[in-house]
Amino acid sequence: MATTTEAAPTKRGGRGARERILKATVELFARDGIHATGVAKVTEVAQVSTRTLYQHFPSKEALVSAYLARLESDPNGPAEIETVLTRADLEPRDRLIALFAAPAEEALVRGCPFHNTAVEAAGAMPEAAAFVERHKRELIANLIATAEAAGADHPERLGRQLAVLFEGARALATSINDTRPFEDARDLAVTLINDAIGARASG
Amino acid sequence: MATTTEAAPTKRGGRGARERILKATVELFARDGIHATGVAKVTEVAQVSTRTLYQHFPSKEALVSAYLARLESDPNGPAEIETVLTRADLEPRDRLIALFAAPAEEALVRGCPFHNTAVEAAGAMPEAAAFVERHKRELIANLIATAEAAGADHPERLGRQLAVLFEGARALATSINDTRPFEDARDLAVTLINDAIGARASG
DNA sequence: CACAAAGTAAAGCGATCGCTATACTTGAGT
DNA sequence: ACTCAAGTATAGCGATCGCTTTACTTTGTG
Repeated sequence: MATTTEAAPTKRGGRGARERILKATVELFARDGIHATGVAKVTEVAQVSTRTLYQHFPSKEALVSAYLARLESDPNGPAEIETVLTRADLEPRDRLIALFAAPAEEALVRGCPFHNTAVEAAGAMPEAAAFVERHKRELIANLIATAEAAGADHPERLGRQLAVLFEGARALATSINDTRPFEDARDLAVTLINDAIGARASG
Repeated sequence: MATTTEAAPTKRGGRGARERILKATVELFARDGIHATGVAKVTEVAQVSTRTLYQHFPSKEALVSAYLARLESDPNGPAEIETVLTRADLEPRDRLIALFAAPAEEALVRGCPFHNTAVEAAGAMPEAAAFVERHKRELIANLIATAEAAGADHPERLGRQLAVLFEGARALATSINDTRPFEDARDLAVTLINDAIGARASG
């Protein structure tokens, strides 16, 4: 045709645009941060046009919310470790302890993506902040429930303390770029869990 | 004169520009985040011209490093709580426990500014990341030293565990927008400290 | 009183930000 | 086959980013 075109070698990604966009956000937002990642970078990695991105997500803020939801539901994503609490093949006690397994070096780099989002959101992006708050409160609730299932003496207290330890391990490991805090947290967690369960068994 | 000028009503801040700039960074970077704060906002709050800012600090990244140094040396800034470890009027044991006093609501909002900077720095700004790493390692060392001064049984272990607890309390409190994690962390810290000191007294 | 240091105002650099608009192409389902 | 949603490419919007530049003014001190 006369309408040019030796063009059209690219073709981009094809149909599943939404999925590729979400995959790209998980890769980029978690690794580089939200403010540091422009939407152009997202479209580039997702092999998607700008228009398509904005047809699926009305704004970057909406994209951030979708990113958080994906993080939560993706069992292979950066938040994967938290899913051990739901593994039926482990005893409740072992689930609690498995949470403190030191992550691989590269997964360590950026700590908890939910907390990081809350930090980056600061005042702006209240929806994201609310999402993170709900997620963390559910994590605490899951820890308490698992502590109870493990037969702990004071499950609420144990669950809350384990939550603090877990958050602390991730945060400190990130700041000092060292997995050591996970070992320290796990050692203390094991002691707390044994004491709580042992106290009941012997009481 | 023909050179206009009914101007010059403003005059800005006057001499101590560097000081005002640093004060502004502490206020803005800590509250809103680094990426979210443009240099124009800093100059506005500091009542300083753009030129002056860049005469004192060659780049925004240099400004971030100076901000971290100021945080560390300012006993009234957002990192103030960590200075309790150096208070000579308190017993070592009480210094360790005072660390876990719940902060005021408004100070809670954004967690630890050092950790936040590490998160925002991500890959970029390696100088800032190194600064944070050093700061946190010194915090751990101070905790260990204070634990030793308190007569703890295994001061290294106690110091490391308290560091994890402290980081966890700040991080989790920020994410769920609630000071409760500080209470949980303090309760556990008190137990750990009493056990470590009691073990020695009775052993 | 002169002078250097420290400051000011304001225009503008190129780049990137989040986002929109116009126009065209593809591909799966009926 | 036809249709139409889903996709493409690309130019550009106004705003802001970090940063530079030019030209001028204040202020403390020798």
